[in-house]
Parts: sequence; structure tokens; C-alpha cells
Amino acid sequence: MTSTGTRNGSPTLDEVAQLAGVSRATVSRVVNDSPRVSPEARLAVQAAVETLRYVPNRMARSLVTRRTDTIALVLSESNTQVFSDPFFASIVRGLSARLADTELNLVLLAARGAREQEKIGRYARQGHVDGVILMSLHSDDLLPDILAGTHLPLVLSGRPLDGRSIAYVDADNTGGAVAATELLLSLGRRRVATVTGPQDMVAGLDRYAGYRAAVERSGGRVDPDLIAAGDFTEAGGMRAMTELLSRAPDLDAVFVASDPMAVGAVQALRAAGRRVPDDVAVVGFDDAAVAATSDPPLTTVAQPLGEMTALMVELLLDQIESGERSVEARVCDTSLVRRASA
Amino acid sequence: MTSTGTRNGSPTLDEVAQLAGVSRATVSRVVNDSPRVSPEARLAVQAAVETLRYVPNRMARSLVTRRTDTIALVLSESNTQVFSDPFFASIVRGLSARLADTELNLVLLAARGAREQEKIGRYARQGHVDGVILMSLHSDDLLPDILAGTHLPLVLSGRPLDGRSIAYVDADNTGGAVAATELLLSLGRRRVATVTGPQDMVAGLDRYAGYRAAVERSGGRVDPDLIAAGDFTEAGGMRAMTELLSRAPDLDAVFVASDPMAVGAVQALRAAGRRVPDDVAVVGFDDAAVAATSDPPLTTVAQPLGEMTALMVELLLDQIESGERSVEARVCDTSLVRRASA
DNA sequence: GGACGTCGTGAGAACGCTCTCACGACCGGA
DNA sequence: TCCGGTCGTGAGAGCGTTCTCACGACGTCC
Repeated sequence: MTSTGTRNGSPTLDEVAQLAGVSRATVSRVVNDSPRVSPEARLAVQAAVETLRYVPNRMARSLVTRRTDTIALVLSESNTQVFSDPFFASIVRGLSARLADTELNLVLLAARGAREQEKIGRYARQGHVDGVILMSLHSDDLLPDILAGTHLPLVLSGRPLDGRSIAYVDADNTGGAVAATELLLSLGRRRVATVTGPQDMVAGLDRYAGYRAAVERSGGRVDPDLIAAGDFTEAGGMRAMTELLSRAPDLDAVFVASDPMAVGAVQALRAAGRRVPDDVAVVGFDDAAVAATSDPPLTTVAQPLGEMTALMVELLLDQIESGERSVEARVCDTSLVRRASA
Repeated sequence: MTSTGTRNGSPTLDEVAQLAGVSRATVSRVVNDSPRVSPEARLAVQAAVETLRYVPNRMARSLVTRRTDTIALVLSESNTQVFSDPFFASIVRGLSARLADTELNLVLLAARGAREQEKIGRYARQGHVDGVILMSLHSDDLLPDILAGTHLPLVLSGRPLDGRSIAYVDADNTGGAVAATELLLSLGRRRVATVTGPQDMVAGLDRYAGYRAAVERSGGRVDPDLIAAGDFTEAGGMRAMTELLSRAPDLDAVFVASDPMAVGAVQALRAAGRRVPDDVAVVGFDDAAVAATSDPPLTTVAQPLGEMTALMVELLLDQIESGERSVEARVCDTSLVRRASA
């Protein structure tokens, strides 16, 4: 056979050009819709593209343009529980909505353990993506280190734990926690406990710091018996609440550092015969969907997720556009959402 | 400046070759560890790679090898609830564990709506991935269609809804549902209800079919009042159970088509003052982590997830290896896990 | 009617890699 | 001594794009 059109692989630019009776360059122009093409040529090419079912080869294109038009959202999480966190789902939804009418593709990469994190680091460095958004960081994560060593545009979801200079977008976790705790205090509650998030994550740390600050500012003292650690899961919240109840049966309010944990806490409270909010007032964090539908509906701290995802994309796109790493930080205000639990 | 080593971008093979004093071909051989390299050359190259921090450009490599060494797991789901489904998390965990010690990378793609599905289809067709695993399919999904039109290796998680010939791996959903329902019947329960999954998903359909089959086989009749539709979420399970209770207050058992829904159902039951399993026996499906920890621990149907993910990878890899689409189907046996809820 | 833009087009050189092929160097067997 | 084989190596041709240039064919303006 001579060089027929029907080869094993997909059709190439050359084949389209041949069929359309123009040069490779013209086909390329049509495909990337450059204005400098005559209507006739354009039509001919479009027809050829159609009949050959031509799809440009991205590898070849990326090789010369040095762009892949895809960005990665990497979840640097050792266990798969992130997936069950509604916060994460919201971020993914927000990101892909934001990217929907751009040329950009979004890929999710999940990393558990050092080995996989290195694999992901390699993946990113090899030029598969134009930039990465890193979320759900723990203090022992390697990825910020690995990626900081490259020129890859990078944005963190959440303030970097070690003070490293990397662009990031975060909610004012501390401020939100202060507001939540102060609400509880202003309600006349005297024994305000807290279920914290993981203390190796910035959201866990900051929300705990906010709680402490509010308690101290009110003239109270921070009682260790009123503090229990959770892990942002419902089951963890239930466990922590049970523990709290046994250590401080007289508590009359609790600030829970995430809504899924708050749901678990309410269950534990109920199991112990306490009424919410009559006996114990509860405030959560995140304003997840579950907060509105749980029983009772949860008073919680809302983060402007839409704004945050939009900012992340903006920061990343700026870096990609300019070719320069930025270290811009954006912290978004939170707001208290009053419902029935406090 | 002449062609110095320090350019703006990353170092290339040529630069490494120059530094090591060998040819490009030799460097390539070392990088892909071909045996035909003398120890001295190998050492020199490795040193050069080290000092230049050389990372091969995947685009260039893929362009010639026609492989990307990455496979995609695509979630063709219109709402982001998949993420909260523990089944999904298990699949992701299983897949990446299975791929951990291979060269293969795993990327997750999430598609909501026709527009994004087309975008993902394009992404896949453009040569970003060597193969795709499709999960969580609904009947109106475009992706099987879009991808079936390509030569891309493809494996479905779950039997294709429209009988199309595509390789797939599935659990014996029908068999599992039959076993669950028969257990309930064998316990002497006379009014066995069901909370189904979405009826546009094969797991929802098959588990419902299994329930019907078991009821009919036992000589009973399928009572519409005993059937309510859920959506595989906890909230949906709660809603459906509440509905069931109002339509058929005399029910004494319920087969719930997923564990998260079963957890919701138990809550609804409890809210209505029914004891589990004394008043109403409950069987779930999936053997999710939550099944063991919920109160009471759930009797449920376990799927061999590890086996299933291994099979998906195997089927996909076979296709990639051979360059041929296969239509092989593998259905894995389920097993009943007896706990306290039935 | 000649000089000068603009406009559509094609030739051809990249991009960074892999892979075939040829070529010397070396070895063992006749 | 010569021949055939292996072994390490390098030259060079691709892979399918984009993009810079150069080049004719037009106007348009003096």
C-alpha cells in the first residue's frame, strides 16, 4: 500500500491537508482558528477534518507550545477520607465549573504516602500539567517541597504550614472560629468545649487557635478537659464528643471544627441524653450541605467556597500566563450562619 | 551567548549528553535502562543527570512511543456525590495501590453534564491517556458512546446499561441482593421492603432485580408499597425509609441497596421508634467501613473490591499491551456479612 | 504605472525524544 | 591469519505539531 489515508493510528495534520488540498500550515491555522485563512480554505479544511475525524495530537502540540492546557488538583492525603469530606467535593465542583468554559482540563491526583507523592511530583515535573493546586496538606507532606523545587505554577488551598512562601488561598479559619466561640459565649454558655480538627493540618490548627483566642479574650481560661481532637470525619466527631462528655459532663456548648464532625457530635450528645441546643449548644464549621439538613439544622461558619475556588484558579492562571511563580496570598472572610443548633 | 547549559527551560537529553561526553542515544539508553551500555558511560550519564536535575520530557517521549503511561479513572457523574460514596473511595484506593509499583500514573477525571463529558472525551482522544476506566455510569451518559468510537482501551466498572459490548468488571449485584433478601425471608420476616438505588444505574437496577427475584421465588408477591427509591446517599436512605414507614407501617425487614443508605434508614427507623433488628431487620450492600462501625453494626453484602480493581487494571493493561479492544466481562461473587442488624 | 502594504499561503525548521542502522573494536574458532 | 559474532556507540531519521519566513497576488496611493 502506498501512503493511504487509512492507517492504523489517528489521522494527522498532513493527511487532512492532503484531502483538503492545502498545506499543513493552513490546516493548523484553521484548527487553531487563526483569522488569516480564506473562507474557501477554511471550509475545505473543516470538511476534511470532519470526514477524517481528525483530532490534534496533544503530545506533538505540547512539545512545541510547551503548554498542556491541563491543571492538576492534587490531594495530598494519606487516607482516602478526603473524598468523603464535603469540603473537598465543593472545591472540585467549584474548580471544574470555573474551568468549564475555558480550554483547560482538570485532573485529580491522589497521593497516599511518600512513594506516591514522589510519583505525582514526577508526573507534574515531566510536563503533564501547566500548574497545580495542592489541597488538604498535612505537615509531613513532601509535595510542597518537591514542587517548590520546580518552576511549575503552584497554588495551595490553605496557608502553608511551615511558613514557606507559596501562593495560597485560604479562609479566615481563625476568625471564623473566634466568631463561633464568641457566639456560644454570648449565649451565656459557661463551659464551651471544642472538637478540633487534625493538628497537623492548617485548618485544624487555626480553628483551634481561634477557639482559644476567643475563650481567653472573654476572660475565661482554656480548660484541657474541654478539648478533644477529631479528624474531620463524622465518626471522629462522635468519638471526640463522647470523650468530652466523660471528661467534662458539665459542658454546655461545643465548637466543632467541621460539619461532618458536628453531625457526629450531635449524635453522641443525643446518645448521652443531652438536648441540642437546650442542654448543649453546637456550632460547626464549613456550612456543608449536611449542616442545613441535619437535625437540628446546624449553626455553622460558612466559607465563601465559590470565591475561594475562583481565586485559586485566578492565581494559578496568572502564574501560567506570566511564567512566573507568585507568592500572593488571599484570605477570605467567613460568616456565621445561624440555624437551630446554637 | 552560545548554546550554554543554563537555558530558561529544563535541560534536554542533548545537554546531558554533552556534559557526560556521550551521544544523545547513549543517554536515552541509560535513562530507559537498556542493558547495552558500558558501566563507565552509565556512570557518567547518571552523574550528568544528577547535576542537571534532568527530567525527561514526557511529551517528546510520548510523541514517539505513542504511550503516555497514564490511565484515567473517569467518574461520569452529574453531581459530586460520588465522592462521598465510600465505594468510590475504595476503588480509587484499590487502583492506585495496584498501580503503585508500576510505571503507570492514575488521573481522576470528573464529569458533570454533557459539556464536561465531551471535554473529557476530547481529553482522552487527544492522547493524554493510554486507557480509561469508566465508573458510576448512568443511563444517559455520553462517555461510553464517545469513547467507544475511539480505539482507546476501555474498561467499565459495572455492566454497561445498554448491552453494548465493552469490557467490564462487576460484582454479582443481583446475586448479592437475592442472598440478602433471602436471609431476611429466612429469618421469618413476612413484610420485606427495599430501598433501591437510582434506577438509571446498573447497581441500582440489579440490586432491585435481585430483591424482586428473591421475593417472587419465595412465593410472595412484590408489593409496590414496600419499595422506595434512594440515591445511594445517607440522606436519601433516610428519606426513602421514612416514606416506606408511612406507606407500610407493618414492614418488618428492609433490604437497602447501599450501606450509606442503610445508615440513613436505621436513623429513620429509630426516629420512628422501631428497634433494629428486633422490629425491623436491615441488610445493606457494599460492606463499606461504616457498616462495621454503625450502631447496630450492619449486616451487608460484601463485594471483593480488591479483586475487582485488580481485574479492571488487568483487563485494561491487556488491551493496552495488545493494542486491541477486548469485550471481556468479569463478574465477581459477593458474600453476605452477618452482623447485628439482621 | 510604479512603489508599497496587506493578505493568504506554503516550505521548512524547530520541539525533545526514541530507535534503527551502521560502524569500529574486540573476541573466539578455524 | 582470517572470518564471523557480539558489544558499545553515534549518526540520523522520524514522531505530529507550531511558527517564522518568504513569496506571489492583490489592492491603494501618489
